[in-house]
Amino acid sequence: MNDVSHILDPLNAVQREAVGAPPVNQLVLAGAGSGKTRVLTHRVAWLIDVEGVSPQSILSVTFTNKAAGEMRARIEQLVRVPAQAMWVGTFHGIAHRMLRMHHREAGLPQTFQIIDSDDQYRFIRRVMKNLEIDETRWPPRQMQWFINGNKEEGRRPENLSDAGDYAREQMLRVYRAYEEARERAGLVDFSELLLRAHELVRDNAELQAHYRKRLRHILVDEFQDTNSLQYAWIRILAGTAGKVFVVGDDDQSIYSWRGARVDNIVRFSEDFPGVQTTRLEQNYRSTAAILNTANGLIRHNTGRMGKELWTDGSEGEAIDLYAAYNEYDEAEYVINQSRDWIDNGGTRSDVAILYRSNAQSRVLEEQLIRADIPYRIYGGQKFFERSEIKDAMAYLRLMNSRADDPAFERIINTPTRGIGATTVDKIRHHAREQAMSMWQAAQALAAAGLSGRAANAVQSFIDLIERMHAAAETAALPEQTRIAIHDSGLYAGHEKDKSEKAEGRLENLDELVNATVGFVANDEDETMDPLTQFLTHAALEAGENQAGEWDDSVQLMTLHAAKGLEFPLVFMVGLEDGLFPHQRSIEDANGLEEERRLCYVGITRAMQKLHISHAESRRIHGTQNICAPSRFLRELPAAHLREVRPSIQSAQPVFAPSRWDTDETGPDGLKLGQQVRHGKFGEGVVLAFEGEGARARIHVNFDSAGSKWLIAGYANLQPVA
DNA sequence: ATGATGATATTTTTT
DNA sequence: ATATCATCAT
Repeated sequence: MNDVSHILDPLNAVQREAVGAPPVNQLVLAGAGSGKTRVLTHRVAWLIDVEGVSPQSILSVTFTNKAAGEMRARIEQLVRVPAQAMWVGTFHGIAHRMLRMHHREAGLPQTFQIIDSDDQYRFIRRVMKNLEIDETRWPPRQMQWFINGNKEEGRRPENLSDAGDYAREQMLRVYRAYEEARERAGLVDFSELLLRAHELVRDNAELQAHYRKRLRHILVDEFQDTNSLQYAWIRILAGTAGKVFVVGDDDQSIYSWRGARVDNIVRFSEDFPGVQTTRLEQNYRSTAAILNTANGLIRHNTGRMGKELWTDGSEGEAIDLYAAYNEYDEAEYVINQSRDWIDNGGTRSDVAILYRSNAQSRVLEEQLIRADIPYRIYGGQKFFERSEIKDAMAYLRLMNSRADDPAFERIINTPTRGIGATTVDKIRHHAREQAMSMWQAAQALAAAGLSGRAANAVQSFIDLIERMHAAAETAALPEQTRIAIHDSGLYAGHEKDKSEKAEGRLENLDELVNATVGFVANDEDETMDPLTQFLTHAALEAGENQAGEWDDSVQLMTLHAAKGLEFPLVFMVGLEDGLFPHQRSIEDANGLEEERRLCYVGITRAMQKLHISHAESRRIHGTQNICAPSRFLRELPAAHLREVRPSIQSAQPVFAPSRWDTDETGPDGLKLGQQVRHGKFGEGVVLAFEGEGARARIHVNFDSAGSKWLIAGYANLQPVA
């Protein structure tokens, strides 16, 4: 008998039950902080070390590269045999791998490239231009949504009909034309990776048999986030003999808006035979006060699988609920509390500020800068998504494949070289008419069909790319990249620009060369040359949001971005109806429940202490709003809440009518909550009055100057409409 | 080709 | 308030 103590000892009874089960289909409902990753990794270790399963027979899928990386690292640490042969990766990564290996069977050119959503968006716009479809009537975003939505439901254009609906007919036209052009250019978008991989194992009996025989064990993380296509793919791969182990939490399903199907959890038990279900409810992250608050909130959702988080740890501090006057007051509160935490020996990186929408970060940032507290925003643009990087990559792509139309169109006039929209239009039309690539069309038109000036410009662009290709052909990747950046004139173009932004762009371009130096291509990979490997890496793993800068700083992020993370001290701000739950989700019940789950996710990020705040007044899209406290606040069990009043004066409890509802009138006929302008301090909001007559004072919170008490007689406040 | 002007929208985001 | 984007004038 193998020694299994290293696998089972660190687990509780329920976790053990899941990890040590015989090979059956399993559904693990894992609450927040219940050790879900641990169960997943230990299960893999169990299969390999105890059940004697070959690492080759295991497929473990996640959604993000980060999660996949962590999973592999933890498994390899645990397991006693080499496990490199095991397939661990994202859905897209694994799908890509299969398509490379079987590009012939999948009907793809060996050199196919991956385009990201931004490339796809541009591509769709281009296709619409060709079809002469009015962008203002048919937003390309909607077209993109339509196309990806259908792909992720497994539907090709031929599976769809317009049903006599004009709008649908237009969308279908675009879908068809897009597919045709994409196919011709040898490109694959993100949904296409999944759809192709699905069709590959669905329609190719030989490969289906091969993978069913090989992949005996499939494990899926964050199962509540799978879409229909991912579900179908797993099902085909598993067949009847494969064993599937899925881990998820229906209460943390917050991505239905991008195609995730929570009900896949329910379907799983119906579609797979003999599913053993386990509930992980013991939480190792948060205090009892925090967990009970979360439990109390999520109980208001219907149709749950049902879970209650518990801990054998201590009750902990109550949740502080702060009613701020406005967003500035709210930020001030957050900063004061954070300071206390840090002054009492905590570190800044213990602290997270979570908000519903990105726009809310601005005020917080301003105040953090003013308070001299370093912070870091989680999320934002990634390295390989920056436009200058995408330009450089487009040069590499075009050098690599002349048929890459999106790359061609991106850089034909970047940097500007006298090829205007008219010329590009002509090329695009010619390409369409002759069913050729834009590159071929450009060659044809440069020879005949363009005015002298345009023809010259196009011809020199063609010569440039050919020259670059020749120079780079035998070079190593870093040199190829250097050529793409410098010989193209990209670098020089930004150098001419003396702005601060351009400086950052140059740095990024230099960094791109560095990235290629640091990029270790897999020599043994026969399916891709190093350049293709790098391009794929860039598309599939767009890299870190922010370079380095992991020093000790307060963490700011949206609630969505916070999923999967934990922090000793958490602030959840902006709990106001219309903001959170967001206005657009309030009308429909499903939307509201998803917002509630999002709130649940936020609460369960906190380990030791949670602060929740809402503002009574907030500027949204430029206009001042009076905000009602979030309905979620009323759903939090009062037993663990402590209402914190603003120190200055009488705030009213959350559940009482807003204090702006009074019609108390102060000096000069000003009202509470009114927007006023001051000669020196600018605009602000009236917070309070004090005293009468000549000594009357008015408390105003100015947008930029902060809050001040002014003497009514001298202030000369002007009401703002 | 570039810059000014005005219209428009403005939740969440990975691959 | 702010950013993005199309359009138009230079």
